[in-house]
Amino acid sequence: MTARKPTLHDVAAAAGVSIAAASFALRDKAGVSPETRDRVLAAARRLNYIANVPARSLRTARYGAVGLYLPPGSTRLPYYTEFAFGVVDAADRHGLSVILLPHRDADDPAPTTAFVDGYVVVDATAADAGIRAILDTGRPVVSAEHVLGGEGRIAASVVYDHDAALRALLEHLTRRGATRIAAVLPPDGTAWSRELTATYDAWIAERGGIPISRTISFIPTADEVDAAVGDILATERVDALIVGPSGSAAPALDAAHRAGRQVGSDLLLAAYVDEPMHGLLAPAVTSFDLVAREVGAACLEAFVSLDDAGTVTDPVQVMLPRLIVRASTAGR
Amino acid sequence: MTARKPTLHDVAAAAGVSIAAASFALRDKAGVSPETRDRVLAAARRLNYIANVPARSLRTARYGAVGLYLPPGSTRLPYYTEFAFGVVDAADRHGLSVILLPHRDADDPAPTTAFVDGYVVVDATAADAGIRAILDTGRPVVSAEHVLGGEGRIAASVVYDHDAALRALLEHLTRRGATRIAAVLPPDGTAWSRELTATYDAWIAERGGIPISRTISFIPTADEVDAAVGDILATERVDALIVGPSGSAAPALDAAHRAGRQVGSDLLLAAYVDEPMHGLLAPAVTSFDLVAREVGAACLEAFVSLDDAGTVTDPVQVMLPRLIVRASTAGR
DNA sequence: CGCGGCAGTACCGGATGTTAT
DNA sequence: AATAACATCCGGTACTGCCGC
Repeated sequence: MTARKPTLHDVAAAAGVSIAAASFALRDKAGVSPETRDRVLAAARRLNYIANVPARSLRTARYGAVGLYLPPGSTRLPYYTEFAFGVVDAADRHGLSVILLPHRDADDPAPTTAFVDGYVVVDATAADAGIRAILDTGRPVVSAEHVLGGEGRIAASVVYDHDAALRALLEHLTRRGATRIAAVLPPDGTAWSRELTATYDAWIAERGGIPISRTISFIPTADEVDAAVGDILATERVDALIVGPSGSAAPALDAAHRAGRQVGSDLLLAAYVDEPMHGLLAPAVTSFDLVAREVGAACLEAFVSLDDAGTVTDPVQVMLPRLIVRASTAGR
Repeated sequence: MTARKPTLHDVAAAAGVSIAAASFALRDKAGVSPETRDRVLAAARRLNYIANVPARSLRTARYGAVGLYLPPGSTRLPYYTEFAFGVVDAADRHGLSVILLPHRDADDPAPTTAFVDGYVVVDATAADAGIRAILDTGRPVVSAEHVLGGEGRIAASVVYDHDAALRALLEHLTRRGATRIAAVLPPDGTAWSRELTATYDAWIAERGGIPISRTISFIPTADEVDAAVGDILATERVDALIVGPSGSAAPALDAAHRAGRQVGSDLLLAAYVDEPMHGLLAPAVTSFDLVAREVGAACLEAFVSLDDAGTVTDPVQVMLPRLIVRASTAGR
């Protein structure tokens, strides 16, 4: 047993045709008669034939693989795992493999990148040496969210409409009775934080209000959140609060409780980025489902729709976060 | 420009030797003189030569890649992302690529798996069709935690000593003044939950106590945790509580507060699996750092140390979770 | 005559251009 | 004008054998 894996030779022999004919039939290219094609296909199925990918790559210089680069550092966020499997599942449907790329140090001895047809990156910035190396390969790159500093070098992107989302959230809070909405925002440095800050300020200004906001770290500590929220509640008369950075819902909730506020009734609280635990808090916290899986899948679909020149008709696709309303914004 | 990628031919020509000699020199195999070897290496470096992986694979039937299979469903847990990058970074050091494998449905039309030299799986069970397909390839498989139902088909494993860890935690609670320790445990179905349950019962029995435990889901809802914790606190006189399933710390904390307990002083609370948010809760919750990254790296190292027969001298490596003591187990 | 060092060359498994039918 | 057989090539690896000492 242990019969060697069947090759194109074997299939051709079994079907009684030449290798070339078999090759054509299997990729159903023109040039073989329907009967021959069927015979070949039948033989292939019977033998459990699978094309040898490396052999094909050798000739075609295509590898059937895409490199996936997740941001270094913040990989703990569940968002990225979901995103990754969105990419993987979509790739699977197209017969592509996903290679998870390592985070290299700035000094790049090795060429960073292997044999892939292109890359998918997410929340990237050209300040990252890994991203620069990827851009320098010249192979097509698809990004989730815009790549700061990578303008014009990205073949396609899938981005969120944070402006529309945040406005929808602000309207939601207003409908639930909020009149003075404060925000705890992430620091400048990503496309996301810029859009969030700009939208918040604009929305407040449009209504003649005054913005009440504090800025904390991208991945904040409990103390940071506590301090920011505590400060807002102590110095301003607010009835709703939006917290941006991932992981800040729990400490914000806690700070609000310690300030004697009833979250969900006399203080509405919403987080921007949904996390599994938001449903487990008391009260459960309203936030945006960023549909990470769909975004990952959309990135890969954009990749496969690139033509050989690496261009596409619609280079930027927009996704809308989905608001999950929970008890923390129930209103009185 | 766009000079075609240099091949072994080019390197050989530049060094003035035959292709075969160049090939040998680059893999420093015996049979070439040191001077020749150096000339070849110099030429290769000068030309920025990189071996064409698919071409090599064609001849050697080795692919320089490992497939990584993460558990379906529970991929939201940050643990797995960390684990994955432990594998990826270690693979990078060995010049290997990591292919993130898709979760296929039970009906397996395609052969699930591409051209890889072996697999790394984590928290796997043979009940999973994807795992079965992987085992059936006959290629070496390294697992983190034992594979339920995969006994004897795993080339190497990296497992936690949950027994020692849980005992250490129980001792810790005891030192901090606990006398009656209850546990909220995961359901049977993984090696982890079995070990946890057995150890808890044994430890209590050794001290002549009576176990106080409840079982909830692997990925519980807030209500489940609330109910279990509330029930324990209402019916038993306990002064410490250990919660197993990931994500249950926050709701447990909440339930304890609602029961009028002071967590950290009159009730000690510890979670088993550490999560980033544990440090953000009030009080911060003691739990085990499962050193996911190291475990991932250890799996890959075990993989590369397999000989060609797919066996290794020490097939099971044991890791010890690291207790992170926080305010929730401060004691009075 | 044995041996180290290297060149020559037959593959690995498919894709594709060219030539017969 | 369609099909199919034949010959090459993709970039390496590994085996054989020649060469000179």
